[in-house]
Parts: sequence; C-alpha cells; structure tokens
Amino acid sequence: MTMRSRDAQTILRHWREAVPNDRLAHLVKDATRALVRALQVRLAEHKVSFGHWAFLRILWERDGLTQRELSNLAGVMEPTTFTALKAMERLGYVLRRRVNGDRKKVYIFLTPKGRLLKRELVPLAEAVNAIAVRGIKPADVNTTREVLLAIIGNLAQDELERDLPMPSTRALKHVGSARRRKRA
Amino acid sequence: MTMRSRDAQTILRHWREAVPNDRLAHLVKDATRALVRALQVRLAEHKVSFGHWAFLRILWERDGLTQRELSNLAGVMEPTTFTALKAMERLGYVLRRRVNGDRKKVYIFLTPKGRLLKRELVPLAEAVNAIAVRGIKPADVNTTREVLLAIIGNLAQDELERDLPMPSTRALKHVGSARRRKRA
DNA sequence: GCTAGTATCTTAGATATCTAAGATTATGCC
DNA sequence: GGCATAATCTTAGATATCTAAGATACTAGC
Repeated sequence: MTMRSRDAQTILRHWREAVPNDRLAHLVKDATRALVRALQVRLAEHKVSFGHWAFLRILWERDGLTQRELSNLAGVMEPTTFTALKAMERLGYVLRRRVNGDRKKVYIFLTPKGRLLKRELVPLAEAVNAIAVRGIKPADVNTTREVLLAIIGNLAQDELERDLPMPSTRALKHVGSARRRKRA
Repeated sequence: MTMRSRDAQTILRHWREAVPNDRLAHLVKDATRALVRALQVRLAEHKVSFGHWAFLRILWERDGLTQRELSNLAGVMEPTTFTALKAMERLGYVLRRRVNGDRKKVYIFLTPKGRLLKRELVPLAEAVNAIAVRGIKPADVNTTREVLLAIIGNLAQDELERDLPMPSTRALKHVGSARRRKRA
C-alpha cells in the first residue's frame, strides 16, 4: 500500500500551493492528524491506544481524580472518558472506585502496571515532538503556542457569547451560571 | 448543561498554567477541536454535517474529481470519502458516476443543490476564522501557518523514513515506489 | 490474448469522539 | 424530612475517522 506516503506528499503540496485565508482550521486539523498519527503508530507498538494515552498522561501526574475531573483535564466529554477508563480498567491500568463521601463520584487510581507504562511511553511522545519541531525556530514554536492558545480562547469566548440569551457585555461576568442555548 | 462552557474555561486555564514542552500535540489537538466545534455548530444550523463540508469545499472549486482524488485533497482515507459521498448523494448534493474510459473510477459532480450551498456556507467558515484570529497579530498567524506546515512536513518525512526498509538518505529519492513497512 | 500485478472502489469492523437522555446520589430550601 | 435541583456517572446512538481485506476493472509483459 503506497497510499499513505503519497497522501502525505499530496497534502503537503496542496498546502504549499494555496493556503487561502480561511483555511486555517483545515491546516490545524491536518497538523493534528499528522501528530496524532505519529504518536499512534508508536504507541501501537507498545499495545497502547491513543485514546488511553491522554488519560494515562494526566494520571501519571496525579491520580485519585474523578472522571469528571479527568474529562476536564483531557478536554473531552464524559462519555469519552467513561469508555476509555472502562477499557483501561479491563486492561489492568487503572482502578475505578467510589469512596465514602460523595458516592456519585468515581475516583480513578493507577495500578502499578499503569504506572510502569510511564517510563515506556513518555519517551515516545518526546520523540514525536522532537521530530515535529525539527528545524523550526524555537521562537516560532512559541509564537505558534501563543497563537493556538489565543485561538482556543477566542473560540471559547465566542461559544459563551452564543450561549447567552442576552448578548450583552455585562452578562459575561456571570459566565459561571450561564445556560446553554438550546440548538435545533 | 453548564458543562461545555466550563470545559472551555478549564481547558484554557489548564493550558495557561503549564504547557510542558512535549505537549504541543495536545495543544494543536485542542485548537482543532475548538475550530471544528465552532464550524460544526454553524453548519448544523444549516443542516450540513462537518464531514461533508470538507468535500463540498473542494468540489465548489472543481468537480468531476474521482473519489481517490478527493481523498487526497481532503487528506482522509478512501473509506471516509466513500461514506461521506454516499451520504451526500442521498442528500442530493452530488452525483457519483462512472464514465466511459476507466470504469474503475467514480467521478463526483455537484448537483445544483450542492452548488447552491456554497453561498450559504462559505461565510460561516469565514466567520469562524475571523473569530478565531481576532486580536492576534497577522504576522503571528502567518508564523503559525508556517510552523504548522513545517510540522506536517517533518512528520510526513519521518513517516516515509519509517516506511523504508533501508533507512538511507538516498532511498528518499525513490519515495514514489516506497512500500509500507508492515506493522504489528 | 492470458496472466500477474495494480488501481480503484467497496465492505467490514474497530476506535475515538460527540450529543441526548437515563439513573443515582447529594444538596438546599421550605 | 421531603421535594426540587444539581452533580455525576452511565447508556444509547450518531458521526468521523481509521485499517484490513474483498471485488472489480484496467495494464503490461510474455
């Protein structure tokens, strides 16, 4: 299958030739795909799925978090988290436990097995990152970081504004209690 | 459901606080999610799915392309294209036709209905883009573009190198005939 | 002109993600 | 204390994507 290699080439040529102003989204998406794929193939060699990586990563820093908290940190919705953690539990990477106190919450703990993956997997992510930014000026990478953050911020802000029934500036102060506008 | 708004806030805080060096991938992915979601909600108001957008976009520029060509241009694999175009055919946006000549190929043509969507949908993408880059220096946006392109290029290059049985520099010249290494 | 290989589309099945809504537990107000 | 509301997890079902492999049509070399 020659396909994927040719694809990469084609995509690149495509972008180099014409990048109209309103295709930043497409470009960012292609970059994500490239990054994700690079990490994915490496993780696969260690039998870890990309979907689990995001949670492992957070848990290595600190476990005993709830699913809700993990969702927020990973930036995904709860069903995604739920499914991933169930699978990870089956694989023996984590334990899911309700503790005394708020019995709604499910706390997630790494098993030794899950913890051991860290030493194995983190280098893979570092390798992908190193490859990705090879030959790019660090200052430009930083600029990119800032720009992406600003974009995320702008869109989050916009989403809030679209949510508010009364689109006044003052209303933004009360963001914490904002309610989603129901969409068709 | 207050969730999504809080999520956005949480994600942002998260990123502003600590962006370790090897999480560029995560950041790019979050940006993609934000951009995609912004466009998605707008497209949904016009009953168009995000998955179809990418193909419409290409077809508005030029139709009569094959599925293979569309896949390459959209940067997705063929089953994705196939599924999307089948759905779009059902919706009456495109026709799929084999023509005399190479009867393997399926050529895609916009219907008038599909063509009319352009005027309706392009402004949505432009709006999202405008919101996304609001307040960001155009020069920085350009830098970001360049960096993302370079990243895509670096990773494409790396993928090729991983594919080649003999990882020599010279081998890269023969990229066109490169064969995928079989992965476990 | 047959056969082997290649190109293209298609099918099948997996993964990652989402929204919407259901179930359970906690909280707060009367 | 009991009911309404909120928080959290869970289920259900949809979408977008992928890989692997099957089916069909073309091409080239003998």
